[in-house]
Amino acid sequence: MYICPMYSSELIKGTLRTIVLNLLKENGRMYGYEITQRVKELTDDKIQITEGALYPLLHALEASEDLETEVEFIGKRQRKYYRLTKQGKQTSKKKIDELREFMETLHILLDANKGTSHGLIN
Amino acid sequence: MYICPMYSSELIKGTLRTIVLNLLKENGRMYGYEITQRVKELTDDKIQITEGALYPLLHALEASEDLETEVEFIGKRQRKYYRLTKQGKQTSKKKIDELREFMETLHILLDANKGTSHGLIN
DNA sequence: CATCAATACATAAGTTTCTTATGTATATTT
DNA sequence: AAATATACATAAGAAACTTATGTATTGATG
Repeated sequence: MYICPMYSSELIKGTLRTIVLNLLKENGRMYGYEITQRVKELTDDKIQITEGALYPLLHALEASEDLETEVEFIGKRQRKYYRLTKQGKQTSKKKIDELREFMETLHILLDANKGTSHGLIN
Repeated sequence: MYICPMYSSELIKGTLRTIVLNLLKENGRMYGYEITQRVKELTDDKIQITEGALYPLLHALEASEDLETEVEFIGKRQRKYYRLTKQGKQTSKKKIDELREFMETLHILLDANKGTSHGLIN
């Protein structure tokens, strides 16, 4: 059990989109900053989404019509809420299933050749 | 249960290095083409490593001294075998642990808010 | 009350890591 | 003989991040 800060390195690549879609699926609607904080807190600081990654992604998902937005003002400060469109819900499901299956496949790969009694080499 | 060919899309990004290091850890030594075929067969064609991704990666891992090579000839055809160096074994372990932990974290994220009895929104 | 941290958005340049395309050559199958 | 499989390699391009930077409001703190 080591304490290291842990920046989940290059592994986020390819999974960020799915993480965001999943969060929106579970939470109905969220704004950008909220997403970064929620992920940080849910993962115990292990995954910290950078703004440079998140905002362009949200814009792209809006452009592809998977997300729709509504802007609200808290005092003078703006919040842009995102929610899944009907299409976005399908995309979300597809992406989440795909990620789950990919992780299963990875487990198969990582556990291959385990316990075949030729661990002499290591 | 759908039959689709399945190219694991952009998800491989960031995991390929770890997959290769793990295979070499389990198998002692392998050559490039063998790695592509083994992954293909272990994952039931779900992950197909492209040569354009693999060979540059192997070269990089050799340059960083995580891998060492020996060339053999089968008839006139050359095979370049790769194996983990001592350093490579450490790198391998680190990367594999990191990937396992990352996948655990992903599961936490994907399962967050499940069963909190407010699934009315979807 | 001034300053710093937190909240909230955004974009641009640069890097990493893949895909796609291409090339060379030997060996096997039809 | 031609197509497929084996076996290596590299280059151009795309995707998806990081790092850096910018603007502005709000809350906390000495």
